[in-house]
Amino acid sequence: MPHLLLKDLPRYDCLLEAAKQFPNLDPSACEVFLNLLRTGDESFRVTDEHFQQNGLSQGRFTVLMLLFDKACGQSHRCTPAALAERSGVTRATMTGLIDTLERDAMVVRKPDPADRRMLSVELTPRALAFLASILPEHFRRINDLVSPLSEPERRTLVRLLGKIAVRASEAFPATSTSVPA
Amino acid sequence: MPHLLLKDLPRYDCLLEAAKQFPNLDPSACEVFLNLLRTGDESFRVTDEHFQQNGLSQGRFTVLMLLFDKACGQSHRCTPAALAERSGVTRATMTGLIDTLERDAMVVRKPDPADRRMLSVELTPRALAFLASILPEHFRRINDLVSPLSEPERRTLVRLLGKIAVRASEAFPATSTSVPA
DNA sequence: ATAAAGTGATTAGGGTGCTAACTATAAGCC
DNA sequence: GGCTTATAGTTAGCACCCTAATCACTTTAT
Repeated sequence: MPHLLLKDLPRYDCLLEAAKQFPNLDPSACEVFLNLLRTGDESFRVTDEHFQQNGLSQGRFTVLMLLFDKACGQSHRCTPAALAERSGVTRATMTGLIDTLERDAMVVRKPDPADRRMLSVELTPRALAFLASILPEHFRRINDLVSPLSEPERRTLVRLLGKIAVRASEAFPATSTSVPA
Repeated sequence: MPHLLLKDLPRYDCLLEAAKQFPNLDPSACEVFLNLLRTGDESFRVTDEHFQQNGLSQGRFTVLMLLFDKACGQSHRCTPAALAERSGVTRATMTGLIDTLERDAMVVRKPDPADRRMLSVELTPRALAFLASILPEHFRRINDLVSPLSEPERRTLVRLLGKIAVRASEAFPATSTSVPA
């Protein structure tokens, strides 16, 4: 996420004013865009702050949750490449995340007996206990954050966000590492 | 912004499943939260990609826009500290942003005659021409991103996002640099 | 069998943001 | 005046994530 935004968003009448200079500027679209980035960033901060208090980052938390999900029944092979793919980071970044998690005794790397290029990554008991200790507060924060919205409002919000997310991935596909020659 | 999220969000039935283990987990709240972070991140990517193509970052763009706004009539004193405050970054970070913008001949630092601790930062003509060249495409991308939403839907989305943003800043106030004790 | 191409993981180096410590200047108080 | 405190800007060092290049191993083709 941006980590840098306008702290106080431009008011709508300022956008109307600015639109006079730029024929392309659609005030309502800009308003949506700026509110989306700001609220996304604020929401991110709410949980990230909690992570930092516990020596975690968003990236390491995501990895732990993916492994935890697997530990709870699913039997994905948890290789660094698969974790990177599912987290949306590069394999190089995943190496670094696993490095620090392993240093903190949260995960272990195990060689694959069949293919010696591959590793599998597994949670330690310490990680399970750690997750059990922080998840209640994590969920409490999320509930608190979303609490002003009724159930119908939540459904509406998810639907509208979904429309934008679909548009983003269709009109502006992520430049993935799979390059065309 | 996070820059790292679940690429494919957990489906709702998975959240229902997980809720059995964690009494604190509210599936609809989590769904809102995850969609908000993902859509915020995707939206950020849409414009950031364009910035990168033009050698810009979100941070430097924000600074340019704040100075541009000032150049267009408002007469804020544009000191580094004021820019940092309005952008939501630290003064140290602002020093770095202004460094690179000055290196690229986009801004100049001018000493304040009255108080020799202070500087004021001003756009160069080059920056004005540069902004005029990239802003049309910037606004076009925003319009395209938000295009799936009707005007009433946009108002609804802004209203719902606002509720969450208000809650975030009230229940989880940003730990600013102004420390107690 | 061996060379070539493909795949998994890592390392090297860069950009951006942060906190904490530092320098220089200004303002308040004895 | 001279000492303390506050403020503006910078510097130093860290964490995170990225791209590009590298190493190790497997698979495919000759």
